Amino acid sequence: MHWADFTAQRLKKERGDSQTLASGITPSGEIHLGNLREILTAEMIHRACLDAGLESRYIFIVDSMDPLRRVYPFLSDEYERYIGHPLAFIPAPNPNGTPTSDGVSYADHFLQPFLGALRQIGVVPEVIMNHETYANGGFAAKIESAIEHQDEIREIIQSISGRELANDWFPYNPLGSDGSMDGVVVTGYESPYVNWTDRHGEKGKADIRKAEGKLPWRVDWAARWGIHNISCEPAGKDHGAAGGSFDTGLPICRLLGSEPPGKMVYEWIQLKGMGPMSSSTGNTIGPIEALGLVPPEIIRYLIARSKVNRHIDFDTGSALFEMADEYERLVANPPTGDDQDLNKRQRIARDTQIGAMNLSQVAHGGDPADSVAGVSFRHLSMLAQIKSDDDEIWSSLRASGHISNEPSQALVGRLSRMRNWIDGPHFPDDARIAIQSSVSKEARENLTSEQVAFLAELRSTLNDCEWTDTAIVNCIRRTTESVGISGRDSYIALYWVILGKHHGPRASSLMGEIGRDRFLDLLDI
RNA sequence: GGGCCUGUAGCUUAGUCAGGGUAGAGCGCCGGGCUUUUAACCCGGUGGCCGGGGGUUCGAAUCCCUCCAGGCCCGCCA
Repeated sequence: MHWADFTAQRLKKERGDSQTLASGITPSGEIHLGNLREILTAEMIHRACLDAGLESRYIFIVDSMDPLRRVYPFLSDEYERYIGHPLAFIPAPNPNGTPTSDGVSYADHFLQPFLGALRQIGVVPEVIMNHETYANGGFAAKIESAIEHQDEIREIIQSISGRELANDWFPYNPLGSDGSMDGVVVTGYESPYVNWTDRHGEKGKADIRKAEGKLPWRVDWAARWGIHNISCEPAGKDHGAAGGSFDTGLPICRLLGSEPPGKMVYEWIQLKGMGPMSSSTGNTIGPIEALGLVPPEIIRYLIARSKVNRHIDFDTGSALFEMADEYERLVANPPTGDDQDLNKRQRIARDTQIGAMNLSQVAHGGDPADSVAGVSFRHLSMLAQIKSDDDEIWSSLRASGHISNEPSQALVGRLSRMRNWIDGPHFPDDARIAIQSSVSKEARENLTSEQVAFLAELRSTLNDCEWTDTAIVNCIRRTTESVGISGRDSYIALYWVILGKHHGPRASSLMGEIGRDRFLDLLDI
């Protein structure tokens, strides 16, 4: 059984027929692919719940009330004055890092493109801006309760996380006169107002029914579980560590009168060989960038095929090819078999693979067959590199029997992304077709005297050859026969000269793209 | 120091929670086929003391103990 279905069953036992799946994000900078794991994990469980006949909603909570922590590398110094201000209330940065003045908030600036990418991936959540929940009083009861139980909460956090809280710690951080939470000291509580003094010496009061302050993270998280009646919210392994926010969240949530979700911890996505993604080190790839390379169902498949507690190495190189082609094969030839013919392992494998395949569809319940292009990524990458004209690629695919008529929508999209991939920095070197500029030493050493003779002969016959695919093929054949070597050997010689390898894609197509003059220069050995 | 996760063929892994059929698969590799090599396509083959060691059991990749190795998390940063 697929993990999403397994979790759905568990939730049904624990929570009954009505489920709320949630994931969250802090829009403090560019949102990267790692964040997608949380989202897709939750969304796939949501789909599995629906498939199991449960009522289910999927909400996406944006931590728009969270303060700007520091001036990130992509921000100008002007953001110094916004530190401590909620992300929903400060201006978005321009490309050069300076604040804009067109009214778009910092939170929206980073959120909107991400939501666009999510739509492409087929994720359409109920978006909840946390600052709005504060603004419309959604948090008020929990805030009041947290303030009443502040001693217990302090005790929970200190004992479970092992952290010492400051003497003036208070389970609510009001905004000061300048709009920042930093340096604001709570001086008292008269429901529904929290009195404060800020770092400028100004005094004021914050209405807990409005967005005039927020709960600290560990309390905020626990409170929202109850507010939205969340039954499952996958948490990154950072939250899952002993004494982490999940552990403190459980008792705090109960203290505030609600039943917390069960613990579910997911591992992180890493860029192959480069450790965890992090925007501060620049070690990151965004979902939008990833969608420029491979279609959305492949991104979904990346998550769907991996167990939640295993880390994923996202490799934009050859491993991505393999995964994409694995998806193609899976859809083209899904596992079958009746229960009585299979042993337990085989049944589980079958159900897991089918589950992963179905969950990879952009549309819930979509037919996997609609997403296949019928051509492997590797093959397409080769064609895209040796043929600049799309129509020639379709002809080639018809000739090779990959397609019968016009290319499908999926295939057209596949090719356009493939060209994008090839032109970008993520395309794997071992898949790149590199035409030699001169015959390498290695190539020379690998050629027999017969092959050299063949190449010399070919050089003169090609002079008069019409420069089309068929003519080139015929010319190669005639020369092969006249020199008297095997066809195999003649082609191997050609590949050594053209690519510096002993094999390669259809030689005549390569030669056609290279052009006569350049090719003849190459043969000048 | 505290804790989490992982270790199965050259690589990626399924199976571990619910112990039982010679440990499945894909990639790679090797060989063959396609009246000449498309990195295509088709067929076949190679390959694993399931990290090591103990234990429980009629039976262990699976449960328990222990050791080793790798990755990661633990600042009012989510």
